[in-house]
Formats: sequence, structure tokens, C-alpha cells
Amino acid sequence: MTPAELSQSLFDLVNQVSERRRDADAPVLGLTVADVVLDRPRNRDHGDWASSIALKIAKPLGASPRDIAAELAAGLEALPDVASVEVAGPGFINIRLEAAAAGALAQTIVEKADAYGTGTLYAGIKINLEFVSANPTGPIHMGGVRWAAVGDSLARVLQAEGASVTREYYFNDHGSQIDRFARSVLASYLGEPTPDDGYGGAYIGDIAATVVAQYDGDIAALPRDEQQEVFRSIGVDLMFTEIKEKLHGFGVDFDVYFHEDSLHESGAVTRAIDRLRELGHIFEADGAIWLRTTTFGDDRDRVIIRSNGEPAYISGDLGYYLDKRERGFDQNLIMLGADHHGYIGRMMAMCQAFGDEPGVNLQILIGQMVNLLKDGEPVRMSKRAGTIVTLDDLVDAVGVDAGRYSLVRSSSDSQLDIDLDLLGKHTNENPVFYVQYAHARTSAVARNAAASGVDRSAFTPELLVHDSESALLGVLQEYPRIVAQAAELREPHRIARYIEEVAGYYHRWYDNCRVIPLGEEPVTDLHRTRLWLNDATGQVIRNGLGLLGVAAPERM
RNA sequence: GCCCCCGUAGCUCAGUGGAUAGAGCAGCGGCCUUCUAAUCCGCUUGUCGUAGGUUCGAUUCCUACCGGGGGCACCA
Repeated sequence: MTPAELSQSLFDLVNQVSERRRDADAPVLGLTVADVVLDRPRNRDHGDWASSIALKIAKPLGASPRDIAAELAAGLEALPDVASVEVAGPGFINIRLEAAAAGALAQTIVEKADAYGTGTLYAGIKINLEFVSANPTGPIHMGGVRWAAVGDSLARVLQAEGASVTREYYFNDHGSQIDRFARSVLASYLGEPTPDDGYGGAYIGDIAATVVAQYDGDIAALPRDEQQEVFRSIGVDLMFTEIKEKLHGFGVDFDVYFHEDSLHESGAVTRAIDRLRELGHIFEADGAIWLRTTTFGDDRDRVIIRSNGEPAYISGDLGYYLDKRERGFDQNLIMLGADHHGYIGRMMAMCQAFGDEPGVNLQILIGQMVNLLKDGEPVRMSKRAGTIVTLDDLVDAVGVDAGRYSLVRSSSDSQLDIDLDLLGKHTNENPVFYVQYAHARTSAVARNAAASGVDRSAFTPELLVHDSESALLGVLQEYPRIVAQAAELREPHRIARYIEEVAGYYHRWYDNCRVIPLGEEPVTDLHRTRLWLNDATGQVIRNGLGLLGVAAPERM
């Protein structure tokens, strides 16, 4: 019996009880199945599943919660897979399943394999997920790396729920930051000091040297403005290529790298502005062209074409958003750092100005910043000052798996502290090893089982009665719900926390229950059935790590 | 001044209205002739920032305040 079936049964019982109890003239409760949720109690004494529904409906029915609970309990007890039901505390209903019914899950998981945990929440939905989008003015730093890890994992989670996801990187190659970058590289080449508003990192010199080596001609012979253009175009390409390669090495690949420049060149920006003008949301003032975002809740109107004729940054967003919509994306997700949260108002206003629904067609996910600490003291990261910690630094220190895992296991709402010293030393503190070790252990057990003549030729789930077994089964059952929740809330860290929990239950089970008989003891159906549970656990950990983009090693 | 995020064990952090608030790390003490000891077991620590409110029930929702971080351009 699946949790869904059990909660449907409970829902039916709730309806029966409320029909029987309510006065003829009283309003119906209007509950749906979703209101009748089953919890997996933390305390195993409270059964395999628990419901607080009696507490919720007691008042409208004018009855005591315990009386309602008792009636529901009687109905549940009659179900075939339910072993026992009790009413506890103020009116909780604690349900215990037959061991066979609970244990059947092990076989289900093994048979579903990679598909276990996937759902259909977003079946048929096209989602565009834009993340990282760091400017190509320097190596990708820790802030961007966090979104690379979280965004890629979120994409995987959404795909697991049936969505068609396009990972997209918006490449800002149009604005004045690029000019600063070009001037900085040029200055380095000429041996001049870094411009006041330029970038001063050591990588600037490297880029200058590489550009000189790659340029087919004599840069020194060019006039200064042409020199700058050479350093701009080749330098940006170099950065762009490097960023792509580094992200690839980190396991993050984008489907689309979208160039801001192309929006201006293709006329997409002009088209978007024309469209908004037709809709009556454009006005002119002080020599500039504005979008009246205040109509849609923004705290001020926004300039989209400056009085000098240059498009403001947001104009690219107008064209870009329209382009995404024309490409058929129902949901457009954009991940931004907390330093960009002020964009939400204007972006949502823009979405609404186009006639779309903010929060549905456009969703902006804000993630908090990464703080770097050294000797317990904060280190400020700045591309300008050249004090940056890059993707490479992270991977060199701890590797891809531990790096991704440490970035994705915290809520994006929390600022992340990363201690540069700890990063290099105490790698065992990373819970990823705890989880990976559990997975390696399931593989080792499976290998040894094969060598010892334990196979999966029998499956008798009613034998899985040890406390550590029902606890493990209980947590394995949660997986599909966790994936759905992570997708809905856009919070992939839930997957990490969950598999840590699975690893814990598995290790404790391993300690208590043998899959392979000791010494000369015969192989029994209990051993064979436990092998199913072992393999099921490995499968769930593997699936979970897969959603995080972290390897599931068979040996450690 | 306004907006967003955070405040939970010594540290880093989970916990989108439920029962006795959890994990990892750190500390102390136990288990290897037994499927991998990167595991497991035991001990120890909490005004869930403060004060109100809603609720049968609040770490969770609402309000105010305190503390930390970030943001409020014809920059991108």
C-alpha cells in the first residue's frame, strides 16, 4: 500500500465520518485529498504514518478530536495492509502497516530503478532556467559557483518531475563593464596602471598576453582604439571559453548561451519596446524613454533608453523575456544573487506589462551571498581588486563532488560561510563522504552477496521486521515526496538533507542486520530479502546524488 | 527612510501549524578473528533573537522591535 493509497482511504473515511456527524443544515467541510496529509512521525513509537486530521475537523463538526480519531481509527484498522491503529495525545492517529506491506517497497524501488522518485508534477511543461550568467570580465567566482551547483541541481530536480528544462546562461557582452574590461586589458598590455574603474586581477595580464599571442597581426602597430577593440573581442571570447570549460569540468553544461549583444543586433529590443508602446506602457521624459513600471507595483518608473540614446540595461531584459516567451517557455526562472533583489519589482512589472502573470510566467529566485573567511576573518571578494576565489580554487581544494555538495546542501536563503583554510584541510567534515560511503557500502554488500551465494531469487517482505528495517523502509518511502517538494519549492538542498538521513538509517541497519550469513550458516530467504533492501537503498542514494550532480562511487 | 534574506546546541546548519526541536563537526567514553571502523553505540549542551497576536496546538503564520548581511541610478 502506497502512502497515496493510504491517504485516499483516510480521505474516504473522513468524508464518511463527517457526513454522518454533521447537522443537516451545517456546511460541508470541503476537504480535498491534499488536506488529508500523512506524516512520517519522527518518533517510531508513533507508527509508520500519522495523521492530525481529526484535530482539524473536530471543531467544524462540533465533536471532540479524540472521538473523531477513534471513528477514523476503526475504519483504518479494517484495511488489509494496516496492522494497527491507535489514537494518541489530543487526537493523533498513529498507523502501523503490516511488515509485508511496508517491505514490499524494497522490491518496488529495485524494479523502478532510476525512475524511483520521479514524478509528473511538471509533465509537459517547458521551463527555462537561467542561472550563473556571470559577466565575462573575469574567472567565475564563488558566488557564481554556488548558483552553478544549485541551478544545475534544480534543473535536474525539475526534470525528475517531468519538466522539459532548458539551462540558459545570459551572457552580458553589451554594456560598459565590458568596456572597462577591455580598457583594463589594454592598460596591462601597455604597462599602464589599471584604470580607476577597471579590473586589477592578475588574470588581466594573462589575458593580455594570450590575446597578443592569438592575434593575427601586429597589435603594437594599431591605433589605440583599435587595440582596445582587439583586446575586447578576443579577451571576451577567451573569458567566455574559459567559463564554459570550467563549468563543464564542474558538471554544469548549459543548453543555451544567450548573448545580450544579439538582442540589440537582431532588433529584439526594439520589437519589445514597440510592443510595450502599443500596450500603452511607454512614455518619454527628460529626453529618455521610460517604461511605466509603477502601473504594476514597481516603486519607480524605469528608463529603458537613456537620453544619450544608449539602451539602459533593462532594455536587454525586455527583449530577452519576449524572446523566451516566443520560444515557448511557460515558466521562466531566473536565479539571481541577493545583490540583485532590487530587480524583482521592475522585472515582474515588465512581465505584467507584456500581459503575463508574474510569479507564473516569470519567477525570480534570490539566493544569498557566499562569504569567504580566512582565519575566521571575512575576506571581501572583488573582481576589481583581484581578490577573487574561483571555481578552480574550490575544485583544487576539495574536488568537484565535495565542492558541489557543500554549495548545494544549504538553503539558498542562507548566506554561506566558506572558510578557505577549512576547505583545504578537513575535507572529511563534508557530509558528502558520509553519503557516498553509504552508497559504496551498498555496492560492497551487493558484491559480497553475489560471491557468497546470496541472490534476489526470493522476496518475502514480511521478514523485514527489525526496527532498523522498518525505519529504513520508512525513510525510503519518503523519497518521491522529497523530490516533488524540492521541485515545487525550488529547493534542491532538500535532496541533500534527505540522502544524509537515508545514509544514517542505512548505516544503522547495516550494523544490526546481516545480508550475508556468518560463517557456515545457511543462506535463507531473510538474507535474500535483505539484499533487495540493500539494493533499494543504494538505488535511492544513487538517484538522490544524481539529482545533485554528485558521483555515487561503488568503492571508496 | 523603504525593500529582501538571516538570527535554532560550542561551530556550520536542517526543520513551508503538530507529539519529547534534530544532524554533522567539535568534546568525553565504548565496539574491529564477523558483509568496508570514512561506519556504529553511549554521554553532554537549547530563554528556537525579544515582546505581543492568531490557533486546540507556533521554531514555523501575523505585527512591532533588536542584531547581522544585501539592495534602493538615465551602472551593468
